[in-house]
Amino acid sequence: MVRTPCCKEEGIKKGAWTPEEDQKLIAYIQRHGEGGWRTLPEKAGLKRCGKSCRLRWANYLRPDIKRGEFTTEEDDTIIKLHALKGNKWAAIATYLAGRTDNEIKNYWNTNLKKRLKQKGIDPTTHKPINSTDQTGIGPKNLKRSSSGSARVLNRVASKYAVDLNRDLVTGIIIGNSTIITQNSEVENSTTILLNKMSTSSGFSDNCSFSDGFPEFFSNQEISDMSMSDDHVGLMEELKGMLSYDNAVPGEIKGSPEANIADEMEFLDSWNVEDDLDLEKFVSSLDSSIGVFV
DNA sequence: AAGGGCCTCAACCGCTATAGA
DNA sequence: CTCTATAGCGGTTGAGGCCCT
Repeated sequence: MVRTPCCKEEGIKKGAWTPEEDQKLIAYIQRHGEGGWRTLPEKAGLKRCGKSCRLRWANYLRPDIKRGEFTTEEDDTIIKLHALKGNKWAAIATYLAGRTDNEIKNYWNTNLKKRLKQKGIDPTTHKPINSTDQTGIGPKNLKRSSSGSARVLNRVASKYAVDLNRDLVTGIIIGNSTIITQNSEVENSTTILLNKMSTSSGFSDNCSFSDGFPEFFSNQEISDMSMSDDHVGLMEELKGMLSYDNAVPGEIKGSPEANIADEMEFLDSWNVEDDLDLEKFVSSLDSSIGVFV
């Protein structure tokens, strides 16, 4: 099957845009808004194909585009998100206000990839290049065999947030508070629980679960988290981000079996000063709230 | 100064997803 | 359900600038 080219017309200009063409495009979009890219060039007096106009606008002319150097925070965010999402540039771009997928992709390919390689980390797998470990768990000498906090997050996500937006948990992991805010509808009970948990420093890296609960994050992703994040740091991040005092009880969306009153009662009865035995903690969750996966 | 190699990044290409007729 | 148009995505290309010899 022969595909019709997007810009088959004769006389369609290609290559770098001139300032005059930019002005025409900006003026047209300011008057008529975005969209209708197929017919836009003719209406705006441009000898370009619609696709080229859309890209020029989306990647360069949009007023909310942030220009200039990437900050170290942005670098960290991109690296962490890449470990979680892979080459999903558009998805990654949604976490970096003002940055386009194209810009992030170029920055990754020209800077971050090299930087990771220099540190001895495979930019594709985010694992040490010399590692012979194929199990998805990092080498023992990194002291990060399997992050207890990542497992706990998984547990929480799978049990308490049936309708939890995956991006919310990703946001918690990468420390992006805007994502938390954007998901305020589903954050409350999960936030409270995570916050309560984050105030304890007793999570063990040796914890293990054997009851086969559905995992919100895959083993691979948990492994990636444990490779790229110090779980103690993650808990500190949670502590800083989530305020128990400000959290408001809410209903767990899409989970009719969940009883927020029971959950709150359990949380209130749980003393943060208690020594935390993770297995006991999880089984107490089961008995207090019931398994509703 | 010249020119060759390398790097960056805007732009393009090919493809898939989605909406609407 | 099928077809078509459009939007959006990710990989790739190539022009232009920079650096090194």
